[in-house]
Amino acid sequence: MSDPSIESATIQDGEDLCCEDPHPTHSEDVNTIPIEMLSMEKAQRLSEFLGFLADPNRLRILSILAVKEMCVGDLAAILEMNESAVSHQLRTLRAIQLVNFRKQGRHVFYNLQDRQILDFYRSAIDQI
Amino acid sequence: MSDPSIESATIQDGEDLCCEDPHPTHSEDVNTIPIEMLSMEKAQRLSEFLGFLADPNRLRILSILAVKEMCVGDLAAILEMNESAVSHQLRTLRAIQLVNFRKQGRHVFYNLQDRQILDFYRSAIDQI
DNA sequence: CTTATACCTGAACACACATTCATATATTAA
DNA sequence: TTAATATATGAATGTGTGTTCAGGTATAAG
Repeated sequence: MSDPSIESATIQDGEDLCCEDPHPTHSEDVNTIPIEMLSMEKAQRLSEFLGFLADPNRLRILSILAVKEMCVGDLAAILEMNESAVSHQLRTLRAIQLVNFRKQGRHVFYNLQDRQILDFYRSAIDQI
Repeated sequence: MSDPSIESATIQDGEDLCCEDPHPTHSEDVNTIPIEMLSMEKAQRLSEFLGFLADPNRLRILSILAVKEMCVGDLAAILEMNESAVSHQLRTLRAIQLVNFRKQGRHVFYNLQDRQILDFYRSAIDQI
């Protein structure tokens, strides 16, 4: 009966919660929509994803690639970073499948992987 | 003429870009929508915001508060963290105005600041 | 072949950050 | 007042991460 994957926010405790339910929530509409509590595993995956995005230079790279594909050297020039730093960041973005690339001669052109990441990028922008 | 705030992705360079425009982009619809390149300042603010979210325990806290307000001790019990750690995280969430709190006796009840953060939290969830 | 260009990679360093521990503040009960 | 509970805070510690630096691979040109 001790399910380790606490998935629901209706806490199936027995835990020593001091404050069961009696508190008068000055309930905004926020409380009207039931939402699952994140399992540790999901929380970890999501935080990893957000963490990959949470870097000014990676975000600037994405903002450029959202407009057009570009090669490493040009990205470096625009961002005023050295190519090694850009390459490292692109490696990260590649690892989580946020960007694609194609080789053309000595150049490697990067572009956004898909539409979904663009949408999320936008909803993130809206937050500031 | 050397505007330091490169805000538009139509790079007004003169920079030594090797690859101006001639590259045949295997242009998906991604390229059809013009998007601004992030200024360094905006990129920093956004990455800061995302960074604050990019922690498994903070995300789990938010997922709980998305359902109902809760006091520190109960959060700690549910998350299986000590109260000090929870308090530190709540401090962070308070600092960026993601959560509100109200005091009631010895307890401090936390809740989500507003609807907007809930919406963003959801769009983040959708990414995984 | 040799040289140059474009990019990648591993190691090292510095910095940021989450947790723990000890302690402090505030509220309630006795 | 004194003791107990609930939360907050500061310092210390350990871990993760971005950048730099030095070198490595691949392609193209001479």
